[in-house]
Amino acid sequence: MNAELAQARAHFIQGMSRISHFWGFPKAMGAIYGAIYLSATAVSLDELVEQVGVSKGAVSTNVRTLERMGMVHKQIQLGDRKDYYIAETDFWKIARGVLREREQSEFDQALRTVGESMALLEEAGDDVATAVFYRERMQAIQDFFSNLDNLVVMLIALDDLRSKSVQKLFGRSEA
Amino acid sequence: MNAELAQARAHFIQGMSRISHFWGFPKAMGAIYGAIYLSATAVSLDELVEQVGVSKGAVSTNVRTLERMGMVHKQIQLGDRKDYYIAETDFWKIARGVLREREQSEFDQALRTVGESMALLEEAGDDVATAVFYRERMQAIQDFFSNLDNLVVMLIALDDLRSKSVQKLFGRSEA
DNA sequence: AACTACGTTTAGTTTGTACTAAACATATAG
DNA sequence: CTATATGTTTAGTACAAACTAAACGTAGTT
Repeated sequence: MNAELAQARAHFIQGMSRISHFWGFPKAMGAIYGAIYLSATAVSLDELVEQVGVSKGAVSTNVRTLERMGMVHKQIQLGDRKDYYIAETDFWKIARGVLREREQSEFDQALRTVGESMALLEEAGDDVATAVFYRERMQAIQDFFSNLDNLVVMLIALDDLRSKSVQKLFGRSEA
Repeated sequence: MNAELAQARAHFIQGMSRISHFWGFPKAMGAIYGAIYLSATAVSLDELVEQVGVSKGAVSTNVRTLERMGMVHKQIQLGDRKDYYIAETDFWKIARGVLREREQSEFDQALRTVGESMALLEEAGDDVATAVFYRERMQAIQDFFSNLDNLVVMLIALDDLRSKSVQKLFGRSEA
C-alpha cells in the first residue's frame, strides 16, 4: 500500500475515533469500526489488534459491542478458528441499531424516572399550588420525550423504505 | 414544602441528572436545569448552589452552558446584583439549540476529517484498486452524514411550526 | 476609598471509564 | 493427553473530565 493511501486510511480511522467519542462511545470502538469498514475483505481480531494498535482485550469487547449494535457482522469461516468481521454499510440500519440499543438501556429508564416522580407527586395531593405546578412541568417534559420516542420510531420505520428511497428523500439539494 | 413534594422533586432532579449524563453532558448540568425547571420563580445562583448541592463554580460554568444552549434564560432584576435564571420550556427550541451547539463544535469537524481523508485519497490516484474502494466507502459515509445534517436542518425548521402543530404531528396515538 | 456582594477563573482533587497485561476458558490438532 | 491457537474475563492502570475550594475581578455601597 502506498504512502498516500496509508495516510488517508489513518486519517479516516482517526476521524471515526473522534465521531465515536463524540457520540459517547469509546474511541477505540470507532477506530475498530473504521478499520473494518475500510477493508474489502473480512478482518480477524488479531489483524484489528495490529491495525488499530489497541490490546486484544479492548478489540474483543469493542467488537462485541459493535456486533450487538449491528454495526459489524461476524463471519466464521469453516476450518478456521478465527472470527472474521465485515462492516455493515447500511447506515440507516446502523442508526436503527444504535437507537434501539440506547432506548433499551438508559434512555427510557430516565423516562421512567420522570414517571416515578409524577407518581410520587400523586401522593402529595392536588391541593397544594406547588404540586399542581410540578405536575404541569413534569407532564410537559414527559410529553416531549414521548414525542421524541415517536420520532425515533418513525426513523426506524423509515429504514424499511430501503436506502435508495431514503437517499432520494434527504438528498443534498445543491448537488 | 411537604415531604412528598420534596421527594418527587429530588427524584425528578436526579432523573434530569441521568438524562444529562446519558446525552454526554455533565450530570450537574442536568440537575441544575431540573432545579430551575421546577421553580415557578426565577432562581439565583446561590439558591442553585444550595438546592443542587454543588459548588458555586460548578453552577456558574454549567448554568452558562445552559444559557448558551438556550435551555435557561438570565433575568437581571433592576436594583439587584444577583443573576436570576428561568427555564426555557419549549423543548423543541431547546433541541434546536443543543443541535446547533453540537453542529458547530465537534460534529462537522469530524465530517471535515472524512473530507480531508478523501482529499488525501485524491493524491493517491485512481488506478489502485484499493484507492477506488476507499473512495467508494468514504463517499458513502460522507453522504450519510450529509443526510443526517439535512435531517437536523429539517428538525430545526420544524421548530418554526410552533409547538402546538408539532405536538399534533407527533402526538401519541393511544391517547 | 475601603468594604461587601456577587460571578468567574484557576489550581488541584476526585471520579468514572477505557484501556493494558495477563490469567483464563475452550476448542482443535498432533 | 498435551500443546497450541484463539477469544474472553479480570485486576490493575492511566487518563480525561467534572467538580471543589479558593483566589480573583468587578461593580455597587457606605
